[in-house]
Amino acid sequence: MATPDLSTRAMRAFLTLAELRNFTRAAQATHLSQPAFSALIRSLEDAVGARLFDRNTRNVQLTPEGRLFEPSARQLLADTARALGDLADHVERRKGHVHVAALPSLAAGWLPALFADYRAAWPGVTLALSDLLSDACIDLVRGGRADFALAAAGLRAADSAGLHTRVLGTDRFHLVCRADHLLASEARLTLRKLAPWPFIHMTRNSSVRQALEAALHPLQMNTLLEVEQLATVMGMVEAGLGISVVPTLTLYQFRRETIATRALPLPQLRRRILLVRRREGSLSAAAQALHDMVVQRFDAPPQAQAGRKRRAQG
Amino acid sequence: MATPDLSTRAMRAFLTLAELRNFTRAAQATHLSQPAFSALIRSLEDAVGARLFDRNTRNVQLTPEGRLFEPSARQLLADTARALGDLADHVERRKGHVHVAALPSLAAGWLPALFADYRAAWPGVTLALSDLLSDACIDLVRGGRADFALAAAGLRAADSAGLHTRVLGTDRFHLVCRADHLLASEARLTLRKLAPWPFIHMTRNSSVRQALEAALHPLQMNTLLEVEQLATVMGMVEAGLGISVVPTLTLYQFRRETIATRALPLPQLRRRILLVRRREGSLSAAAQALHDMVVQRFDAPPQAQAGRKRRAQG
DNA sequence: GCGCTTTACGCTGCGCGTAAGTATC
DNA sequence: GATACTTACGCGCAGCGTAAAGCGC
Repeated sequence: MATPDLSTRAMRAFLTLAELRNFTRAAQATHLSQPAFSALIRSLEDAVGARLFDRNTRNVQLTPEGRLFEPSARQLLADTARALGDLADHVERRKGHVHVAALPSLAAGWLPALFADYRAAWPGVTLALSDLLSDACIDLVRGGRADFALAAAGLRAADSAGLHTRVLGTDRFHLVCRADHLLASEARLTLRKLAPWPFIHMTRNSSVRQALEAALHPLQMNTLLEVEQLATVMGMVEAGLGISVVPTLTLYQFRRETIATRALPLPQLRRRILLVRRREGSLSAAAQALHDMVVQRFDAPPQAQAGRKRRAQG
Repeated sequence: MATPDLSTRAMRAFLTLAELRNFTRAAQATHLSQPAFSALIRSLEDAVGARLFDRNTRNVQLTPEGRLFEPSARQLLADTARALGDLADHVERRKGHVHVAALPSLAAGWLPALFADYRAAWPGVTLALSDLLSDACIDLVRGGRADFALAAAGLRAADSAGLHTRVLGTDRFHLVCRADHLLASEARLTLRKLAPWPFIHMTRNSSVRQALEAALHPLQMNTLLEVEQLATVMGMVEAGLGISVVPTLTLYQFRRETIATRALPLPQLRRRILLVRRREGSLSAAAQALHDMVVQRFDAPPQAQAGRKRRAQG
């Protein structure tokens, strides 16, 4: 036959006998009766097509062919053990790699604590984070280059074919302006009241902007600037150039004496935080663990969000 | 468990399914019923401790752990096939190595044709030949550095502990002298008639000398020289310095117009050609084949010996 | 005769195939 | 409802252990 079956069991028996040179003791070491062990060796010899041991009642030793096979068997067993050990390391999350794609707002504000906890739990797992806009995040997942994504969608469900989308939660929006701005002490905030003021927008393809546009329509803001980064928004607002509206999860960037943040009690103004992964194909053990931590932390005490909200309102 | 059992069969099944991504077709390719194949995959998954395939009725694909295991499995199977193929090559004598130790007389005269035939039959097997005196040959065998030896012993059996000795045949002796020597035409040759003539001896530790001394005792030859090599004996004899007595198997060195060789019809003057190998431990397939050729050729038509005898007597 | 391997021989259970079940599209 | 994997189930045989037999020292 071209490729006979070979089991690690048989090779272990072979090596044991090669070492002990005694069927009885090798059988004991293998937890087999001596005849059973003998049969196992014979079946191996049949499989490989060569007598591997010279044996008479007084002496057992390798044949030249056996000596030839011994290092191969040793190597094969070592390689097998290495492969299985490596697999076990991944299953047990002692090794592994997780690639998350996430909106910049989540990547900078919400994820770091999660990553820190995950890292503490599974220090052997390497982490990668692509902090990109929603579409790019989802493309990474679709292409299999990220395990899952934390993205956003205004009100429309963004599940494309082959992707599985789960709503993690809803992010509300806050006004951000200078602390000495009139709006900082306005009694009841409405979008209409914001409209006249110079407004710092995020770029059109950002999830923040998309959600905002959807809620405003057809109302238009008094656009002063369009910028790419929330940090830039913060700088502009602090300098008194204008006001802006940002999601709750990004407020950590605006927590300064000079800036006021106020919740906008507008049900239609919100963005959904989505957890996106491929529909088919399970996550690796390491990715699944991080995935589960994400879900759990969004459901369970969202003390970070609550804390920030409370402080922003105070 | 530390080291679960793993069979090449299971890994082949794994790779087949990884490629075909379809249980039914993979089962066919493996010559198994689909449920049996399914069970085989499951048992592999249990053994390695990880789910290797994501499967639903519409789609089968590797899990991340399966993708991790795939190259390992491929490598393990390739290594196994290589090891088994190498072993088969040795068993079938497509590869191998044989180390023979042989007396110089045999190494130069009798073995070359045998080696040529062996080489033609098994061109992949490398040959080594140690052309040494009897004791050194036997030491090589005892030390496991030669597979077997073609040695000699006068009349005493030279089987040491752990060695197996077999008499291949008996080598008779011939007088060698110049063609114009008186002895070349002497009617009936006896040792006593040789004694007066200047005699070229081999060294004392040579088998030729040992056999000769044993047969002569207590008669002494008129020693002119002691030399190491038969070729030197030939030169001395041809130059007319003296006569000598050499085994039949070495006569090929003396086949010249200027030299006469005459069989000595003395039953007590002979040397036994021994085939020596270790008592325990079989020979490699390649060595066994050469061993068998040696035995067969010594038993079967010894046309070389006969031819030389006849010519020497003519 | 002793020690060790092989042979003999029931027996258990693994692993096979057939057939029914179930889930997914 | 068609397709493809899983479960159910009976069965044969590989492989086990016990016991007896060979065999080399």
